Amino acid sequence: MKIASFNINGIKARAQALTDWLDEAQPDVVVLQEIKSVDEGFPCELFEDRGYRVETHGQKSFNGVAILSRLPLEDVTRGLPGDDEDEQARWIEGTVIGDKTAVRVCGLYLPNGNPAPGPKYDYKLAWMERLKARAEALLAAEEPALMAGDYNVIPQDEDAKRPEAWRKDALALPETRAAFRRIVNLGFTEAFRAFHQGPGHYTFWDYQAGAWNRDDGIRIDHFLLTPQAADLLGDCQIDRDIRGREKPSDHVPIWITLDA
DNA sequence: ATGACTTACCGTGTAAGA
Repeated sequence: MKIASFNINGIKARAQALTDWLDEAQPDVVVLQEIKSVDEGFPCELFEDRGYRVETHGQKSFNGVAILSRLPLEDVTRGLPGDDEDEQARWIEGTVIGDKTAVRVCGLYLPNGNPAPGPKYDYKLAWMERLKARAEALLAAEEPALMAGDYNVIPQDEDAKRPEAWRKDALALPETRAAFRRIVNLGFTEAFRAFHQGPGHYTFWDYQAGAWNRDDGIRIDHFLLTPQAADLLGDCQIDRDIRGREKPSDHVPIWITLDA
C-alpha cells in the first residue's frame, strides 16, 4: 500500500500538475492539504475517473484537506477533536482497507502560526495540544495508524538549508519543536528519518527569490506512524523533482509504502 | 529590504502563506 501526502496550494490551480503526478506515482491513498475550496467546488471527477474515491473537508479560500483512495475507505470523520469553536478545515481521517490489514489514515494541515508571538502562534500551539490528544488515542488503540500532512514544523536545524533564517519563525521556534517532539516521543516513528539521515532533504521551497534554484528548502511535511504501522513500513521518499515542473505547488509529495 | 511569488476572492486591491 502506497500512501502519499501533498500540500497542493489550491486544487483548481493544481488540477494538471496533480493528475500528472498521480498518473505517474500511482499511490493507493493520498492526503491533500490546502485544497482552498469548498466541498462543492472540488473537482471529484478528476479523481473518480482514475478510480479514487474522494472525501473532502473544505472551506472557502483557505485551508481545506482531502483523502483520495482507490482502496476501500470507511468511517471518515472531519475536524480535529478538542475545540467545537474551531472552524478551520485542517483535519480528516478514515480507515483504508488493505489486502492484509486496515490502516487508520489521518490527514492534517497544521497551522503556520506566524507571526510569533501572537494569536496565530497561540492557535498553532493549542492545535498541537489537540493533535497530541488525538495521537494518544491512536496509540491506545494499538492498531496500524498514521498522521500525515503539512505539519508546518522544521524538526531540527538539519531540516533547513539556512536554519539561521528560520530562528524566530513559527515553524522552527524551540517551543514549536518541543511540541512536535512531545508527540513523536509518545511512541511514533517519523517515517522519513527511519530511512534517511542528515541534511539536504526538503519538501517545501518558497516561490520567492529563486528558492528552488538555490535548493533553499525546508522539510515540513511528515508521516508519523504508530508502532503497529511502523512494523509494516517498507519505504519513504520525497518526490522532489515535481517542484521543477510547470505551475508547481510550493510543496512536493512525500510518500510511504506499507505491507498492509 | 515593510521586498521578492502565488493563490483565491468579487477585487481593479487585500489577505494568507512559510
